[in-house]
Amino acid sequence: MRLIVICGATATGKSDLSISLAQKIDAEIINADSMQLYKGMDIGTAKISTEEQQGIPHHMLDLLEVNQDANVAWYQEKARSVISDIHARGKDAIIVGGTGLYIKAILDELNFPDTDPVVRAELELEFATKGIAPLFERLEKLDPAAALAIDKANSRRVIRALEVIKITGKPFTANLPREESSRYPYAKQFGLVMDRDSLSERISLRVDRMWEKGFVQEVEKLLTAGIMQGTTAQRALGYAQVIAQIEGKVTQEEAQEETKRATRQYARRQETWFSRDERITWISPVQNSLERILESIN
RNA sequence: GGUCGGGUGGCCGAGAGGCGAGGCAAGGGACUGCAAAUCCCUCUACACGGGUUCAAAUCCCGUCCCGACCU
Repeated sequence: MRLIVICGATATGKSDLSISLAQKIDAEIINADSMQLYKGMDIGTAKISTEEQQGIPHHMLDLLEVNQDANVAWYQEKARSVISDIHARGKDAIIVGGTGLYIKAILDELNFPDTDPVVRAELELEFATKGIAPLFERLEKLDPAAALAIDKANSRRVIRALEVIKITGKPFTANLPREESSRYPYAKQFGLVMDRDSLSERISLRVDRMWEKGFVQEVEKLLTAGIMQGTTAQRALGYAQVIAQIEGKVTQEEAQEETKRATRQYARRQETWFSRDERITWISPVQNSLERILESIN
């Protein structure tokens, strides 16, 4: 049974390609996009519609309410069990998405130390009242290697490192595997690349289409569904901007421009992330990408 | 034509004789429980020409451009 990954920056055409491939080899698709996990977030995440799915089974889509929060550890476990199921059915699995950490969490032996809401809350309170300095100093004492690797200003990562140390009683760095170890050595990863200008154009077009398709109405529904009670979903690209538009803080034009800009920046971050993984075979979507993938998996 | 106020890096914007404000954009990078998140780095500018001064984006003179008002 095969495991194929299609990754790359947003708007490079991953979904379309994955459908063609799935049809060709009779595979099932697993979403690896952190925001498409949420129900009701369809237009703004460019989620594939039921018709577009063409009958290909899709997994890891629409699993969470907008007032809940996703996290990697949960995703990792769930996605891996989906892979087992698909393989047990004798079919190939295709992972498709742009959330680098999520894909890595499936493929590699990443073991996420547990989280503790009480410990977390204490650390966050300390950060809110005293700032990052005392927290970072403690990290320097308890785990110099981690302090070296994590930037002082990155409070989120400093807090998590301290949380792990507190819970496990071991340094944060000790919890990280030292070498890349693949859980699915047979997995084949493909990355879609596109030059910046073309990508920028596609993003611009896509964002304009979102508003035409009723992005604002979608967000209005999500506001009712409690998107503001969650922490993650409301920060998704475009959603934050539409919320600002609904609140009258920005005009529609500003919201669209801001969404385009933020999406371009996101695409850059995705490229940076994926470029580190040497296992990825890069292909350009303008060329016969489907043939190229079929060639290398057969 | 006259008076006044301005001309600062791709954009916005402070500084008003002497250590390269800052923000945004752009580019590069980091990344193990919020990851479409969080964070780091880079990008030596003062309209032009003279002058004063040890030192000028900052002062003086002239030129050009922009704006407001006056005729």
